[in-house]
Amino acid sequence: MKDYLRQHIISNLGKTPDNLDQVLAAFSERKTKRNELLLREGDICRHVFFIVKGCLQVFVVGKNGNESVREFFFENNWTTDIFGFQNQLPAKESIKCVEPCQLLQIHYEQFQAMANAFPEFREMYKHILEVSYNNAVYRVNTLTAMNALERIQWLNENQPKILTRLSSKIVASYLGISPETFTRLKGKA
Amino acid sequence: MKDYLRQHIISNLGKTPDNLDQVLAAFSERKTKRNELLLREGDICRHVFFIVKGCLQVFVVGKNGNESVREFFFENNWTTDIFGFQNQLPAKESIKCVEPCQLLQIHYEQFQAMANAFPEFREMYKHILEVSYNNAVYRVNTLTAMNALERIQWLNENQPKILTRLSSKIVASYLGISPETFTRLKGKA
DNA sequence: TTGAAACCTTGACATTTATCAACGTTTTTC
DNA sequence: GAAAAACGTTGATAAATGTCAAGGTTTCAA
Repeated sequence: MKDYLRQHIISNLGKTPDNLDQVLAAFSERKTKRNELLLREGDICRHVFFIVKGCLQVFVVGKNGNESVREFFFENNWTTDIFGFQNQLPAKESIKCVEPCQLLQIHYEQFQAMANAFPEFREMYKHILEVSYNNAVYRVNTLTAMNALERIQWLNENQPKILTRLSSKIVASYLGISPETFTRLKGKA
Repeated sequence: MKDYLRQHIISNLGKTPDNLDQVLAAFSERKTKRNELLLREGDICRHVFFIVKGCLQVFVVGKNGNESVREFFFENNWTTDIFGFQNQLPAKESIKCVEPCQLLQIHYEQFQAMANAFPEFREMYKHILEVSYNNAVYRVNTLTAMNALERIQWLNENQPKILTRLSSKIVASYLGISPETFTRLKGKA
């Protein structure tokens, strides 16, 4: 499993870093079932997850009990509650497995140790942060500037994997619309 | 003007960094008029701005020509098109002055030079990134999980400055609703 | 200072989207 | 493999929100 992470790090940095084996050793393997919860809102996030296989969703639960998905993460991506993790404060979101997953996880202390020890690790983290932020920016702009149909079209053009791989119900939640509206509009997209 | 930035850096890091004067010297002062455009979507963002006095908005222009505000920034905050700036790629958003502003700006080359030279500068940038990302996360979650009235209430509790300091029109755009709906609902909030 | 422009509010109405219920289909679980 | 649960779709209807127009107010710029 760690070979996937090895390749990811090399391609992220554009080179093979020194101490790569030492970094890989800080991660442990974890296999999950579908719908398994990795982090519950209010708990303190102790890990960063790297997805070898599967899909995660980061979400909040609204007043009516509905889940609102903020983001999906697929293979070769990182997921955590970044702010809560870095400051070891209660999470404002939950994380769960949309599919059965193969993950590599690194604990808070190990993560900070790696960041302190290796400039390349910090560099990679910075890059991940920038990409994550950029994705969140797109999310805000599609949600404020587009109606339901336009959001579906945007997804179709920019993240088609989400439409083909995931259930309609969960995609509707991601788009901030009801499942019925999604059914009705996706024919027109 | 640079005293504001000096204080900001000290409080952000929790200590006075070495080479602070050298960092401050990399910034130049800039005064702007209301509505002055600092970055146009599609252009390459060459600067990071620190706000000494005033308010900036980051926004996109929708199909109908309406501006949709993604975020406001006030005194003692940083603003730039982070992803476009770091990769020197065309911006996906525009930045303009909501009020007349006093800014300190640092150019791309200078910024990278500071980041390469000073660990504390990198540390501060990381911190800014994490806070910015966290804010974007809140934005996504309020937009997907709340209706118009709930968003106004959320703003009232979490960012009251936005409601009191800025025009209704622009706040409505930030909330992703029409000015008329905002007028009608804010009485009930 | 003054005319022009932008803004805020309100009403009437149109459009979009949500909700509820029903039912056939698919998926999960034991 | 069979029962139960979750899902996807459709229709009817309700609720939320947008659009257009008008008029009073505030702000801006010459």
